[in-house]
Amino acid sequence: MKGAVRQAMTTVTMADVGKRAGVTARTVSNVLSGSAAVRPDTRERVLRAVDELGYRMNTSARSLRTGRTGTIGLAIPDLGIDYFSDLASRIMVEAERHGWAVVIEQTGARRETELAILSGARRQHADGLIFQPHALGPGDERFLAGNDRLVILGDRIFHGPVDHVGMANTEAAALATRYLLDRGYRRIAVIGSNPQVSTVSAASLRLDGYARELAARSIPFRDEYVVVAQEWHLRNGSTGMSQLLSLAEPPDAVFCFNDTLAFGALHALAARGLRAPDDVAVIGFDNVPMAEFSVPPLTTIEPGTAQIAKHAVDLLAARVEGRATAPTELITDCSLVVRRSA
Amino acid sequence: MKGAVRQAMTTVTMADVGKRAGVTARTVSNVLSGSAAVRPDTRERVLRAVDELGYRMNTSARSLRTGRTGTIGLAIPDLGIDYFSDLASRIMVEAERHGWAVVIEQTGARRETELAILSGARRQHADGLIFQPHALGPGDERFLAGNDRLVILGDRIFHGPVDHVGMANTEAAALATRYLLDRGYRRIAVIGSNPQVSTVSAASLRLDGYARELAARSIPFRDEYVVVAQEWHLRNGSTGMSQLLSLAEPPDAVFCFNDTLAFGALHALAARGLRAPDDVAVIGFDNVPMAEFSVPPLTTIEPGTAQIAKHAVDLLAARVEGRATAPTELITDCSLVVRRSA
DNA sequence: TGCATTCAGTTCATCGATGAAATGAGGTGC
DNA sequence: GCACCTCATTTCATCGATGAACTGAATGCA
Repeated sequence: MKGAVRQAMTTVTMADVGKRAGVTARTVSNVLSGSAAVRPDTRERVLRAVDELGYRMNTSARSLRTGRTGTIGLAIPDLGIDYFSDLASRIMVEAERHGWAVVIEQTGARRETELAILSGARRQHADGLIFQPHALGPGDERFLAGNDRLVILGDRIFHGPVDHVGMANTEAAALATRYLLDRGYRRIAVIGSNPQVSTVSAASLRLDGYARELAARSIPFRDEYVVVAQEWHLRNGSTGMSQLLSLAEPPDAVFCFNDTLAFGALHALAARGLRAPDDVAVIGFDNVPMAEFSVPPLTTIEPGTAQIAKHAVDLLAARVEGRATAPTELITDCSLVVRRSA
Repeated sequence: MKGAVRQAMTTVTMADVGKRAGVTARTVSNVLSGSAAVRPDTRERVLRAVDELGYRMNTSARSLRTGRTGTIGLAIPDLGIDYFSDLASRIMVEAERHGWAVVIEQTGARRETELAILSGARRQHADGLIFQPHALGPGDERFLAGNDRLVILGDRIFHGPVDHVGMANTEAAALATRYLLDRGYRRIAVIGSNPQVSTVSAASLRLDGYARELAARSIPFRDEYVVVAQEWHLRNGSTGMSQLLSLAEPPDAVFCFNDTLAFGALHALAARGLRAPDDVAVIGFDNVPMAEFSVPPLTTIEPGTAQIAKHAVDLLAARVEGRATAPTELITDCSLVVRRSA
């Protein structure tokens, strides 16, 4: 790096490096990629020239030739949701193990944006795509056309032949509900339902698990205990809880469909001088890092985020390298992490 | 999109599309880029062919030819810190307005990784780079060589000629400290100091502002009230607060150098049955979305994150498009957002 | 009518790195 | 001493889209 000379406007190419080192561009390529044998002294001359000229490889050229970009796309609804920033962070770490950089796209959970992603209109010609859809659903399979090298995350929206990494949403929701029932809570509400999305979405499946468990104990399903939240943001959790508290018969426990909603709910409780779990128990879903440090610490579902990230990237790698054959479906196990809020 | 035909293994090129539409590749290019006039019927034939063949442009080829990749890099310490995921999210939105996709790199605040980023070893040949360094400092200017089209965020670590977007760290810290002093607190501690990083780092500047304000009121600076935290994570905030509470004379207020530390601190307080601000006041820095919803809601410094994101991207755009001349430095104003924790 | 201009499209070279195949120097074996 | 092989390096074509320059036809205008 020392003695690095600034090449003004000119781009330095392998040919330039070669000229300086007394070899051809091809030999420079061999040195840098390590793909062929090079005499030690030649290697050293080349590396010195690289240094002196401040050479940087043109990845576009390499990609054009090799057909690999060294980049994968990651399309998620919103980096502002703890779960997704956590997931993205983990996926980036896994991707790096495969030598991939990650281009993140926020869909905002908008259908049109999700379609644009799939159509490739927005996609930087990447080696593959990891995609967590939200607004798409069954019946949209046709938009998969042309998307091999795709891993779907989260909702199993497509029945088509695609790799998929998901979680046991219904079972996990049932687990959370059962826990509350076992602790004696009987007026259990949920926050995060969303009738506008498909029946195989996380929102619907978690509601199913909740309903199933209530039914198993012959506890009536009360519509006023199901709070709709189009977005699973802090604010929705807060207003959702407020709404529940203003009911004639408020719930004694609330199952929030993600941790972010739960934090919002805890906030609304505290704002009224109420406490979890004494006044209202609160349980979340995702076990994001903050869950351990909220006030009170949040009882929540651990969905195996680390596993999901690893599986998704490995699956994509298998697909890209042609190792994969039939579409694979991986469902991580969820577990309950008991803390203080319920 | 209907009738999309899956081309098996072959890549579809503009030439293929052209053949089907009865024109040359160049005309296809004209249609898709809109760079030259094309007769309506020709345009339509081409678009139909694009659809039927499921054509997707090869961005590597385009980039090689045009010298633009349509991608910028964003290097930040850790997406797991609320401030950075918030910042990243905003930067991505701004970047999209300029037609850029964003490749995020997590440096983990490691010096070697930060150097690798600057050297371009890890960088995907991008149109530009927005870089928030943490471990680098004055004296590392030489590593800037070869990095035009770079915007430095946060710490003004380099004295070299680089675009920089920062915040008024010292003044903001003084503002927070002054607020606490005005409210009558006298035993004010801080969490987040880091002697290992440079004197122009956020950690050092915020400590300066704190010390300056104490001095202005002739209040002694007590070493035991300065808690070191290499990382500004939840856990560090929590252990930092625990450490302070176990002092013979615990502080009556704590200024945390970011909100994440503050949330950790609030957690540690609550775990001991103590409350903010009654037992110990807590003030943060960053005004992340969660600050409004924590228990209690966090009094904190608003650093103008939205401005920072916008400025950074605009500045980079100016640089890339050659509109920029002299290196620019932009410092956003910070303000205090008073909530309940202090 | 005649010359300039515009329009729609084409031709050709090129961006920079790499796969495939060729070259040439040196070494080995018989 | 000659065929044969290995190793290091070179030559050449190519990936797919686009800038620049060009062609031929249609249009405008004096």
